[in-house]
Amino acid sequence: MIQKLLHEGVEVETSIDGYYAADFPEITTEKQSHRHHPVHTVVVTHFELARMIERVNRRFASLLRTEMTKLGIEDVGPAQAMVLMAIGDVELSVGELLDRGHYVGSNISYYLKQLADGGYIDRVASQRDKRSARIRLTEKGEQLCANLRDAGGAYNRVLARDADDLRNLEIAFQTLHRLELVWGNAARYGI
Amino acid sequence: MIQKLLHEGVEVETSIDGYYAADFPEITTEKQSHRHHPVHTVVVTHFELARMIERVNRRFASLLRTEMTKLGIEDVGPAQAMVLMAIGDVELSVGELLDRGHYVGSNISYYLKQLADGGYIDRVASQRDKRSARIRLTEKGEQLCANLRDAGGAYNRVLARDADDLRNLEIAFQTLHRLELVWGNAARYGI
DNA sequence: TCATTTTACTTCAAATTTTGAAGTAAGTTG
DNA sequence: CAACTTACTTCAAAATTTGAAGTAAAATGA
Repeated sequence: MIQKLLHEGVEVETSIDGYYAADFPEITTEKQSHRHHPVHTVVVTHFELARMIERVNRRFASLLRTEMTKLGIEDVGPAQAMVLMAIGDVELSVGELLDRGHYVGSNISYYLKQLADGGYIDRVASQRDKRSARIRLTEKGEQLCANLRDAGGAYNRVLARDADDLRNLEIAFQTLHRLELVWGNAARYGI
Repeated sequence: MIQKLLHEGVEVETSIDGYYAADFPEITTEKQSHRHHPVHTVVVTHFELARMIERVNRRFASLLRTEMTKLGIEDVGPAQAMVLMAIGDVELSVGELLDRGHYVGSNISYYLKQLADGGYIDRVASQRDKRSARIRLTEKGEQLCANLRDAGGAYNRVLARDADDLRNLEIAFQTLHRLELVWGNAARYGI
């Protein structure tokens, strides 16, 4: 097992006890670092990360779904809600929205249609360039986002308990951003 | 903008220059930390993370798709390949596989059928419990995984250039695992 | 200036992925 | 051994994603 991981993975000395990337014993949410400092060799390949990301993404989607059900939202799903969150509080074009989420054009078009039908967004043709649609949340759209953010507050409090947590979240975010760039460039120009 | 982020987010002092969670200027893959040390206030909400995770997941899926196309794999898609990677080199039951990826039963059943039809896995009824299917990669399945891992080697080398990178990947991995647990428990027991 | 190309997006149909309800067969329990 | 639970499968419907083709406006260039 370790043998296999070492094949393409890279080693790092770390201070987390008994925690290997490849299998997931039931670890509690309790802090594990900064208590003992035995040094272990742990390996994270980009595939391990990709699998983790897939799992976490699935988890979040279903969480979002249940939260939306609680809110009584029936006309749009979690994917559409993510688009709303991507729009945020600014007015932007479809193209800008594509960049924000690496969506495919036809996909976003489809979602925007549903969101417009549901009254969550306004769509106006730009003055400058009439090809370009300007998108913005309606009152209803902003309300949904606000409700979801409120519901999310509890998670933020659990996930970010102290400075260490915050730093780790920050590092995770940056590292994911790097993955995004590397994988994205690779897809376009080939590694 | 910052105002909004502060709403539900939590602050942290960090040493990354000019990098805010909410918008994505074209940052290069070059290192940014450990050069200058101006202190900024950056915020990562769990929604920002969720959106990032969604984007990265999308990127990886399309990368995997192109890699599989290069390999001439036509009978299964990236989702099925992820299942293969989840199985890895051990023999396990469908239930264990569900845990590994937070899949839904009927979904995995569907994938396993395709993978079995394609000759990527073997499925044998357990001796002990004939309800339980034991799953394992075939030669062909292992070959595909090995090819994908080989193709992935280049990414590992780009992503893990030095000890700092490795540490950050490790932290990202652990942090995602924590998200997984928190979001998963919340879904089951409500925060 | 006006044909040509490019950009910005939409539409539609098909493929893929995911869900959920309903099954089946094998174990377990009272 | 009847009733229940577990471990999975099947199927149909829904949601999501892709890709090819279309439209209209803007930019380009001869």
